[in-house]
Amino acid sequence: MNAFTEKAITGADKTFFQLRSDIVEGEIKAGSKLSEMELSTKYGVSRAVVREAINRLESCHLVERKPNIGARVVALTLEGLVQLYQVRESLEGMAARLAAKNMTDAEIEDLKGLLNTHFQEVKGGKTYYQEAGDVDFHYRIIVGSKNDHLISMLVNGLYHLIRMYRVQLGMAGPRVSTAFDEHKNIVQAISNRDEELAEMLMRRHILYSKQNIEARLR
Amino acid sequence: MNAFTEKAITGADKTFFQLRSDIVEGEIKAGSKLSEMELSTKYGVSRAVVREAINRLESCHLVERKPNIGARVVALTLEGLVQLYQVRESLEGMAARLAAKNMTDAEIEDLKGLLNTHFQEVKGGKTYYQEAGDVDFHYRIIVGSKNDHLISMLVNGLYHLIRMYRVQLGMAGPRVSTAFDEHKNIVQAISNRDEELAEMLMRRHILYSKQNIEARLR
DNA sequence: ATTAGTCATATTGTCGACAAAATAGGCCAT
DNA sequence: ATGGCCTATTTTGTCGACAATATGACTAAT
Repeated sequence: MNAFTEKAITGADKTFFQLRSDIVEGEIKAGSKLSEMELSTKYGVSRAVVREAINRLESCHLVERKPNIGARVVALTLEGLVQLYQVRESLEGMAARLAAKNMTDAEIEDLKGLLNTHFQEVKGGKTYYQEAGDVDFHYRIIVGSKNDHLISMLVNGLYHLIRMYRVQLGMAGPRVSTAFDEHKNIVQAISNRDEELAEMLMRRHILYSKQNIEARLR
Repeated sequence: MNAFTEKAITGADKTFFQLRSDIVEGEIKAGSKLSEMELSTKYGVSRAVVREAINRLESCHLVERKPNIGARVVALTLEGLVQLYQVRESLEGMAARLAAKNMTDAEIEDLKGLLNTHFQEVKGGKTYYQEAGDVDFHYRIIVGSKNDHLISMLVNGLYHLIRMYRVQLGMAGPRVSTAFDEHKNIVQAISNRDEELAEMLMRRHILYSKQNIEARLR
C-alpha cells in the first residue's frame, strides 16, 4: 500500500463522475429525463450501477427522483439560483469565520501566494481567473474551516450545482478586478484572525456575486 | 388521485426509515458495522434495497461507507457535535432571516399560536417541551424560509443527526424556560420583519444551546 | 516470538432476470 | 370530437447468483 491512502475506485464511482460531468457541462440537458436502461447501454454497465450513480446525483441535488417514475436533471431557474446563493452566503460566511480561527499560519501563507499568482495572471491580461482561480480560492477557505460537515456540503453538494449554473447560463468571468480586491480583503481578515470581519466580507462578496448575476439575467 | 399528492412508498423507503430510526434511537449502536447480508435477512428484503437504504443514510451523514469494505454508523464525538452546531448556527440563522422575509402573515400567526401552546404546557409543569416542541419550532422557521436547499439540508440532512446526538448522549430537556424566551424573541423579530435581528437571535440561540451542551459534556 | 506469505472464508460490487408500476395507444360510449 | 376505460408496452423496483475484493487463519522462515 502506498504512503498516502488511496481510495478504491468502483465502477459506480466512474459512472457517477461521468454522469455528473455530462450534466454539469450541459452534455445532458437540464430538465431532461434520465433513463436507466439507456444510460446502462450508453456507459456499458449494468442498471444497478447506473441506479447507484443516479442516487448519488440526487444527493448532490443535481437530479430529482420520483418513485416508479424516474429521475430528471434539475431545471435551472433564476429562483433556484437565488436560493443557491442564499445558502452559499450562509455556509461560506461561516467557512470564512472558521478559517480565520482554524487555518494554520502556513496555510494562510499559501493562500496569500495563490492570490499573488492570480494577481500576476490578471495583470497579464488573462481572463482565466474567474473559472479555476475563483473556485480554488473559495475551495481553500472551505477546507481551511476544518469543519467536515461544511466541507462535505459545499464541495460534494453545492459546488457542482453552482458550476452547472455558471456553465449553462454562460456567466464566465465578469467582475474580475473588483472580485480580486474582495478576495484580498478576505484573506487579510483571515490573516488577522478577525473572525467576524472574515465572515462579513465573505458574505458580502457572495452577495455581490449574486446581485451581479441577477442583474445580468433580467 | 387524491387532493393532496401522495408519494408512492417503495420498499427501499421503508427500510431506509426503519434503519434511520434504529440508528438515531441507538438500537443500532454508533460506530457499529452495517452488514448488508445481515440487515437483508433481518428486514426480510433483498440486499439491493438494503444497499439503497445505506446509500441514503450516507447522504444524511448517518453512516460512512468505504468501497469494498462496508458501511459503519458514524461515531459520536464532542468534536463532531461542535462542528454540527457550527453548521446549524449558520444555516438556521439564514433560515430565520429568510423566514422574516418570506413567511406569510398567517404563518407567523400560526407560529405565535404554537408558542402559546408551548407556554401553557411549560407553565403546567410539562418537561415535554424540549423534545417535540423545540423541534417543531425550528422546523416551522426552516420551512418558512421557503428555500428548498435550506429545507432539504436541515430537514433531510442534519436534524436526524442532531437528534441522534441528543438521544444517545442523553441530553433531553434542559434550558427550558430560557430557551422559551429566546424563541419568543425570535418570533417577535420575524413578526416585525426584522431580518437582521431574526438571524442574529437565532444564531445566538443555537450558540447558547451548543455551549450548554458542551458544558454538560466536559 | 515475530513477520511475511498463502490460502480459505466472508463481504461487497456487479450483473441479468423477473415483478410491479406507470405510460401510451386504441376502443367505446356519449 | 371528447372523455373515460382497457390493454400493450415501457420503465422502474426487487431479487438471487456470480465476480472481485477484503478479512482472517494458518504456515513457514528468520
